Amino acid sequence: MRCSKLYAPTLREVPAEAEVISQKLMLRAGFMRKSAAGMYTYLPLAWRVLKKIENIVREEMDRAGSQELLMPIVQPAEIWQESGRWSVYGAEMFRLKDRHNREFCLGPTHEELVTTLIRGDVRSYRQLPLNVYQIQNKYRDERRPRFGLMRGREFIMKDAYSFDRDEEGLEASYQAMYKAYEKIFTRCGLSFKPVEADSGAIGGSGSHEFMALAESGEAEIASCSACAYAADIEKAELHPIEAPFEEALPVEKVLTPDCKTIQAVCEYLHLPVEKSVKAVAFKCDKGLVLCFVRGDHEVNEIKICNTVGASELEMADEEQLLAAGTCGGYMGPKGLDSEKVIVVCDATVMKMHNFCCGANEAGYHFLNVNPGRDFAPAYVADIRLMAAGDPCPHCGAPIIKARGIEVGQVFKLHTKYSKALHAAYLDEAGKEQLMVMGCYGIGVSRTMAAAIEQNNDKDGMIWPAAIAPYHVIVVPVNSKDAPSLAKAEEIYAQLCRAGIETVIDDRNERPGVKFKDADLIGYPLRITVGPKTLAAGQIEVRERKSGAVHFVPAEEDLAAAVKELLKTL
RNA sequence: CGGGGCGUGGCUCAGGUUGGUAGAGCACCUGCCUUGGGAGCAGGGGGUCGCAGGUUCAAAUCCUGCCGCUCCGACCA
Repeated sequence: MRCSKLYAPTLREVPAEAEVISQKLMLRAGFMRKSAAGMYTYLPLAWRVLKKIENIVREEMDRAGSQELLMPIVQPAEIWQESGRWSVYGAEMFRLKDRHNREFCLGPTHEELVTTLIRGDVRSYRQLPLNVYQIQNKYRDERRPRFGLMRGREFIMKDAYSFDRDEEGLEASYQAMYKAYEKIFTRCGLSFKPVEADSGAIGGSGSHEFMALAESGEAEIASCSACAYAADIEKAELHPIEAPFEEALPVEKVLTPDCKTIQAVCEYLHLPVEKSVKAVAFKCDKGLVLCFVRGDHEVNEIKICNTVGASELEMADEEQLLAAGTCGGYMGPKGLDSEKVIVVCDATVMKMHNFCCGANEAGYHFLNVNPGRDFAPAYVADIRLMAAGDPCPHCGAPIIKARGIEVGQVFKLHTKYSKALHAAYLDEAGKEQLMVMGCYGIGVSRTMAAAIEQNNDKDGMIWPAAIAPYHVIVVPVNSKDAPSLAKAEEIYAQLCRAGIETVIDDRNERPGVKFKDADLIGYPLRITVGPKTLAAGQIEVRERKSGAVHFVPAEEDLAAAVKELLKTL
């Protein structure tokens, strides 16, 4: 490819909207352009990268026994109604109607479609296990699209679905996918970590996320400083903390004017914050939920959803709190009407003695409240968010927090969808059994963004050779120097013949411009051809990542030398 | 969804309070010059100032509504 013809308009200035480095660089380097919030056109360079990632994904998926197919993006409402997710999925689903006023959606995921597909074609245990995948655009009308490709409303996803006879089969399918994912992200040159995850809206139980480690990541990872434990912070389990035994004292109601935060209350009453219990109120489809955790702890909304069986939580407003017999700033578990409010206590709260909490009356708190004696919550569960330094649930060593970009997730769905959509087969005994399912996603476009987040410097992108848009750029330094130009053309032709993906910067630009663009786009190798090195009978090969410069004698096989170098990148 | 900000040539942004013929830098085109890290000079093309109303002799500027983009928040009890 000739740079004079390449559709990759580079920008000197960063568009004002760009937030994270991958987004800035992709816009500046002419990789993509935005068409609407969270929707982008992939220009030729980006598309080459995406196809390379896709091909790595294909190779490893095929190798793991999955078969590629392609389902429609537009899906009929009926199958979503059948699974019950038409109403559950909410505003995140792009919905549309056809000319007959029939309802459809743009696929945010494909469990319904694939399950109805398979239930129509698979009848016998002999046809199982079966594993299929596709790579296509997915649509999610995100509450807040941001960070370029990291959270778009349209994105490229590889989604795979496994169908097994039983749990044992699912386990094997799951492990095969897990291993394939490790290979895929390793080959893409990512620094990543598989972590235990919550299975969220997709449903089922048993899940891992593959996190590309990056400070710009939206996900928080809890990993153990001693053992191999690692989990998404939303999933990280916590054991209740034992408090030293105290004799229960009589409850005291105290005046605490203008103490609407737990810090203010504890300062006012001269109490350590560990002797207090704070509340967070949510509304959801199950009703008003009041959650109580120790004053210095934070609540984990995902765990609360799972505990009460809610699909989504929203902060409750003051009006609802008043209607439930309490008020903002002064909520406490004692004296609440279980008819009006669902009380959820963190397990640690149940171990506390003589604690302080709101009295459900403006301006008052209780002292010496004790679980059991003074209140009985509807649910007791681990609902707190793990913090750095908390004990590892496996070995007790302190937890370390890090950030990551979720580039892949594997789920055990069990029979969630096969049950809802009646996907069954006949076993050897002729008895009907539900298929046991798994699903496995990779954010292909997000993987590209993650690769950039992990591989860049002040000058631009630095592509790992495996997913680089091109491997080599040949730069004639002086466009007016005929011998340099001729030599550059010769090298370009030679490398192309050898099957090395090469571009030549044949633009009549000054060297600085060419070097800046080459660095920005991040070709792993740059071959600079100028009068100086030419006179010395040498070819200059520069590594983008390290800046290391190699001089290859002109008489040597340059293509072979380049191939050797690429293996190391 | 709630709150803030922004919308002026392809990009980054001035101008707006104080209404009076549309600006700069970059990019682009032509020519000269230059060629080992985003040069210089000269000339040139390109904008219904997001859309729709309103006020006014006159609106990019003031008012109303809408649309779009963007940031923050949704862990406050």
